[in-house]
Amino acid sequence: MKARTRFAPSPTGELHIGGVRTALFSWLLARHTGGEFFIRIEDTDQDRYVPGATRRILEAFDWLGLTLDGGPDHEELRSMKTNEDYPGALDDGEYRGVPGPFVQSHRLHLYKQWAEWLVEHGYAYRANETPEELARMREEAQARKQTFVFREEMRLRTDVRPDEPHVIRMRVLPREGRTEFDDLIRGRLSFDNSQIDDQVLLKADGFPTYHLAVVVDDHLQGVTHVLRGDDWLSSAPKHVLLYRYFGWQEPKWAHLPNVLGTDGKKLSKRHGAQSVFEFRDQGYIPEALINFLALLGWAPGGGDEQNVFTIEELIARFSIEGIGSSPAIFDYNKLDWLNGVHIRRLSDEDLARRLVPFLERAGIPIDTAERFEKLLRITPHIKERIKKLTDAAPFVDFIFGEIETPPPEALIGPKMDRESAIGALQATIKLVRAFEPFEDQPLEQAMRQLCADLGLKPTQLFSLVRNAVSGKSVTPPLFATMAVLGRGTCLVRLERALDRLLRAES
RNA sequence: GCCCCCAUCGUCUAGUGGUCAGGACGCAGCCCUUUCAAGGCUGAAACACGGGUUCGAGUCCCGUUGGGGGCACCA
Repeated sequence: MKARTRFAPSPTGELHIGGVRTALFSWLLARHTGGEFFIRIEDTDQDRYVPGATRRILEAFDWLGLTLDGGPDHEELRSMKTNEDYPGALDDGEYRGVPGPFVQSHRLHLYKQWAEWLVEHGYAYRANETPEELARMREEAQARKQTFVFREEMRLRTDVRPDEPHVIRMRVLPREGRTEFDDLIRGRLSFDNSQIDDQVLLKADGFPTYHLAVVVDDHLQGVTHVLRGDDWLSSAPKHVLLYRYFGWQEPKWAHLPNVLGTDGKKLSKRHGAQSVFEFRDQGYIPEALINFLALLGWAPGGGDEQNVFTIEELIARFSIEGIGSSPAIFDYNKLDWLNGVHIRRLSDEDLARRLVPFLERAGIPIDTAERFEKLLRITPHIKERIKKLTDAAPFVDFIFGEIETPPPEALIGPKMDRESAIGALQATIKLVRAFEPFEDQPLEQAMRQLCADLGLKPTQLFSLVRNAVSGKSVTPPLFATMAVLGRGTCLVRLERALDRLLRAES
């Protein structure tokens, strides 16, 4: 069955990592079944609306590589500053049959129309209690230790005219009994109707609440599977009831378990990165983030113990049956590991390109073809040494900039003295000055021979040279590094180190 | 308070009545090794508790405990 799914964020801020997981599962389902996936912007709360948030959400999807088949996916839309800029004219059916608009504030007439339909058919009624009055009623209910559930007979004014400000509330019917439905992840669910509120569907400002808007839109837009966070579970019966009132076919429901922070509480700021862009800026790559998020609540099952997946493999393997029902804790350790794994799978060229902005941010501009060439040459050697793109800078900074000549202590290796260090350095300089070809392997061979000649262990000679040439004790493999550095730079640094040693007190 | 959901190593999980309860991250040790990594091998580490059902329960049922979510003219 081809699934048509959607992700329906409200433009109130940055795309949260938990939201990305929900979107990913919906996206995977659509891709796995050869169906369609689109984004719908739920901007029905005028107070919480953040201009530009829609653009940021779209950018996040671009970065993640989650492609869209319908909804705002055009250049014009990506560049829109506010949802008011949304060009509804693009809704001409070119989105593979998913009808727009895809921004709810542009669909107000539809919600109004269907809310009125419910009133006409006895499934909803008008009310105009003020927020203050409702708050009072709530307090009273609480004083009696009861759950507050609004009912028609609780209205303070029953003569609400259509032309005065009012809301439209759904009538929960029947009053007794239970509302049941199936959830793909939880199985059969059952809620007591007496506990379901006569929810406001259309607000006094003419905007719908979420409950009306999702149902109307999901139906009109042909959504087959509603994947959403666990937190919607308790309002699901309201939506089920609405589908039944309208006589529309229910979509399949799938309420995903929450993603929790390390302390088992809902993921929030204090747990570290939260928005997609924070992860991106911290050096995570989308391949890893997607792999990690997929594994958070989903497993291939069937005895398959694979952990590392490409996006294509995920599409091929994904199924709703593989989604677990218990909440998952976000494990940054595993994310780091996966990020390293996926970095190692990148081609040198690709990795080098992705590294550029991070190096520039670290004060290492890669602004010439020559510098990029150097980066490209060292990239295979740092590939397996970094977990995040931000880890690269300390491995390459000495290649692109000046270094401080290390102090004698750093040059004289274990079980060596000043004299032997000086001798070793002089011999190395002599070798480096004339050696051909100045490349990784040959250089290593020659230097190993030098070790033997000098009666030094590789560790002793190499760490001395490493320090002299890079100014640090941890670097990518020494000879590849020297080759990239170039004979000239190596000589200058070796000589400065020698000079430093010669001047040191003995 | 009421309603709903959840429960296997520290974490992500496999398991669909009979398994030495498997894998992955992390952790420890060993190997490899010019540093740091990566890689390989080994190890420690779990069925929340109590009742049932059954010849036999991690697997089915009930309860307890614990955790999470919801109870808006917010999504």
